[in-house]
Amino acid sequence: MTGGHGEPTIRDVAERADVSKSLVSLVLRGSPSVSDVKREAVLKAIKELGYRPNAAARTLSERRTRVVGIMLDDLRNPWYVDCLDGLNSVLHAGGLTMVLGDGRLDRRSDQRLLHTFMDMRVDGLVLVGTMTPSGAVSEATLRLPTVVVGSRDFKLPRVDVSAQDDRLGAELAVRHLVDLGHRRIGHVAGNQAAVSKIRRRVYEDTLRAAGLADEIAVQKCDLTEEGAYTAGVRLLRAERRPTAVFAVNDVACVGVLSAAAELGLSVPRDVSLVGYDNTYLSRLRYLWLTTVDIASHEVGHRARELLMQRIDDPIRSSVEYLAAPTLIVRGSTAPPAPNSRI
Amino acid sequence: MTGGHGEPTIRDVAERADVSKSLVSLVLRGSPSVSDVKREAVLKAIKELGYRPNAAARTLSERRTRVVGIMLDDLRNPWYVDCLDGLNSVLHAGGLTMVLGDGRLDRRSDQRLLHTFMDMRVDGLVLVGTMTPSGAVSEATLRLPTVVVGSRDFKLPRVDVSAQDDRLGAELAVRHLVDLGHRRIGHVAGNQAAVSKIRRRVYEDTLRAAGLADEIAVQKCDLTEEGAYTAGVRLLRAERRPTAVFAVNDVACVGVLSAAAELGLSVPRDVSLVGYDNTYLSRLRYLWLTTVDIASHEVGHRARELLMQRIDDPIRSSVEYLAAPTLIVRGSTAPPAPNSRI
DNA sequence: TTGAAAGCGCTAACAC
DNA sequence: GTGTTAGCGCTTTCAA
Repeated sequence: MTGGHGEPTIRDVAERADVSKSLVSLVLRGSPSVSDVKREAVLKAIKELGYRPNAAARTLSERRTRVVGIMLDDLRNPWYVDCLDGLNSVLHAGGLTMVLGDGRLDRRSDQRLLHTFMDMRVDGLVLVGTMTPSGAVSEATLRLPTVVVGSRDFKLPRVDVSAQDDRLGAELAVRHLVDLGHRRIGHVAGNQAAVSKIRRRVYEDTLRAAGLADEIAVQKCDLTEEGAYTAGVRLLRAERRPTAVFAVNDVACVGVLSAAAELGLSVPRDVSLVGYDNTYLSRLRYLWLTTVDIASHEVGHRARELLMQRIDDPIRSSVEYLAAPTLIVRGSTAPPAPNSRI
Repeated sequence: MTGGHGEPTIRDVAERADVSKSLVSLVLRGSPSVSDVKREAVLKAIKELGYRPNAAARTLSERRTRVVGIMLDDLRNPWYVDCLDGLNSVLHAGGLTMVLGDGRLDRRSDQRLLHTFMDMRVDGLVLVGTMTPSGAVSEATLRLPTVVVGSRDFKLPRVDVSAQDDRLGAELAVRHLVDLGHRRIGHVAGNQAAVSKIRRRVYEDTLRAAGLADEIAVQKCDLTEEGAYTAGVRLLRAERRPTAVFAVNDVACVGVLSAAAELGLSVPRDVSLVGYDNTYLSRLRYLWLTTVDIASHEVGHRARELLMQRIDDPIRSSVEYLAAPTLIVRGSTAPPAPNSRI
């Protein structure tokens, strides 16, 4: 050791192994042009010293961090976990590490998190979830290769999008109900986010296409279970009670499930329910909701590809990739009961 | 601009504002000893250039990052969200930012994540969840001020722990059932983690203390809903069927709920259920489980205090802080039905 | 109050 | 193959 104080540096390693700094650096990055003897010596010194390279120093000279920043919309809404999984596994292969931050664990902290990422000079940025493109966000996308996952609200010049096809998914859901023989099909809709709007529009279009324009019945909610419960009660208390409900997502679907229970309606006997996202909520066997799987893993995987490409070529034009969702039929849907047919 | 290439540096700012680098640096950290004129000039230049300080360079000379690394046990298990919330809000106040990583989004990647944090030279480390102290973990705790949140499996020399009191919580849960008049109270237990063991032991002790030693009935599970379902079925199919079940956590409790439903048992009429954690699962009105609230916010808050103290004084001896959990009575518990009393 | 200069720990030419 | 050297962008004495 030189100073004896603080963490060991590449210098200490070099001294101990009796080589030069650059030789150590070469070993560190696995250069082939190092003799085995020296390499061993260096490795030994590294181990003995418990040396760990200083990322800041490396970043400074290499001008890259090998870190990608992931900004999450809301940690409480776990639909994205599979997607991160798809992202992370392949990121590893590319030698990248991801660090996450929750954009609004504390409101307006998305700005702060974004600044942290920018200051860190992360190699890339992944925005996960339905976030509105605030000033801070667009500023960040201007400086960092960025891909958006899940949201459809972004139309930013150099920003790619990886998501799933809501049109297809919503149609799958509604058609499933129509095909089962339902006619009075209600919808619990979401907020202003593009995905909510698309799902709602497709719901309406699909009913129309099936000649059921008169049966369209929509209640909005705030995407919480509680809000969806209220919306569900309104829907199911109507004079012409729907025999089926398509909910904008799984959480909302559980809210509607509560509403049905509250009103003494049995699912799926009295009312069929379809959710969206195939979150683990819908997979709970106690709920066992028919839902739309959003191919999260593929979406995450694709996000990584888009990000790598954008890092390579920051100025290429935006790409939007939509994975194909699939219908998952579970226990919350069935044909309408004979007596409710008319 | 000097080079015209790459991001603007402090040098560019200095040039543009016609001052020296160090003056800019002073402004950056809000030093009072700068004339207003120059300060304005610098601020103006910063804004015009879109300058952002390079964290790597700053870290290198300041020898601190103002970042704390949070390693999550499992992103899928959302009990910690509130706790991060408690952590994050106060971290902000201290000028710290947190970055998260999931330890095992990919197995053995906890080592990788930890290395990333070490290489980043984060100011502190927070380990959230029931993770076993692997070699990589203890190595990391040796170098980084560390606090563990939620787990009770750590007895590492310089590592603090913030958690809740499982003894108290489990006793609250079991006593609640006893007080309701239940005698045959089963338990769906967890894995090898200390918290699981404690909860189980307290369950047994409490039954004994109530003179119900003969009624002790335990089934283990793997902490998934599916596993708990199986355990629940075994428990509820027993000759002397329990009239109440204490589950090791909310997820397990939902599994038992499924088991009850499967066996045609009504909750809480035929069987009462208590979970643990007060996750949003138990708060879903469709489930509405009686459970134990683990004071997550306080735990998170306290974790931050412990961390700050340890950063200040890295060699003080370990501190363990246990928050007091509380019982949340919801809809899954009731007195036993008269006919099942004996 | 401001500026000059010496690092922080590492990588990357470039010599040898 | 291996060592030398000049930065990377910032903070921080120390003078002025």
